[in-house]
Amino acid sequence: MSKTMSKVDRAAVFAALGEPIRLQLLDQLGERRSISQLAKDLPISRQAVTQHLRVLERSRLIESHRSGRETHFVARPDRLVEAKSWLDDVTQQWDNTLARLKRFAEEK
Amino acid sequence: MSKTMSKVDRAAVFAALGEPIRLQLLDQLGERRSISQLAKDLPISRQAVTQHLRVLERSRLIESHRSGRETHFVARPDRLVEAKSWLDDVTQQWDNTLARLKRFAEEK
DNA sequence: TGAAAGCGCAATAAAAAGGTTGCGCTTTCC
DNA sequence: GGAAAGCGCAACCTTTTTATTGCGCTTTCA
Repeated sequence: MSKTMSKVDRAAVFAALGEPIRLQLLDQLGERRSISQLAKDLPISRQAVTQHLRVLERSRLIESHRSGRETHFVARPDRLVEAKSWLDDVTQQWDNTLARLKRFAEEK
Repeated sequence: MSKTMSKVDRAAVFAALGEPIRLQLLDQLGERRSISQLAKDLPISRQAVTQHLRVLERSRLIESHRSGRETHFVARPDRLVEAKSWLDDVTQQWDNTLARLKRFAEEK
């Protein structure tokens, strides 16, 4: 069963995932990293990276912690699990519909 | 193991999912429906619906078939499975990193 | 203490996304 | 044949998103 995440919430999560650069960021956020550290591998400015990180943070896919002059980010697996949960629901629903249509056709 | 879907492809799929209206459309596309049929339940114009459907089709989450004067759309479960597959990969990767860090800490 | 590293904030600018309206074409059906 | 249903195309406008640049603040460290 899926969590009670509103359709708007879910859309926000998927929208956050809808950018190659952000996917690349998530790939690296298994372990905590600073902004400049992340920006080094990317073809855009540090400030652009910051904005992408903010998008991910707004949708709560990552979280940040300041320590000294550095801000570290790390992934929040629980939100990805929620997104997966919804995908499961929809595919399940499609399967059910398909099965129902099939049964109906066979009853003829 | 995940399919060999490029990062850009994956981003396109998630971006397509990143809109409440498109999620709502997907909810109804277990069975094939026409554009006007879909538009009836939504607060936007038929043409706006058409554009959303095109986005979903470009990312290959749905497919269309013309029959007479109507165009019918239906979901493509396989693409959602691919998307889920990637989410699994990333969460798995995060778990691995976490486990590795944990082991490292315990070895001290 | 003073330079450099690491950021945040704000103002733009450019591009993409979302939505509307108008028009015309084909298909359906009486 | 003629009206209505179902769409597609294209122009246009508005809002959001992405990225840049400039500046200044705090933290680190030699």
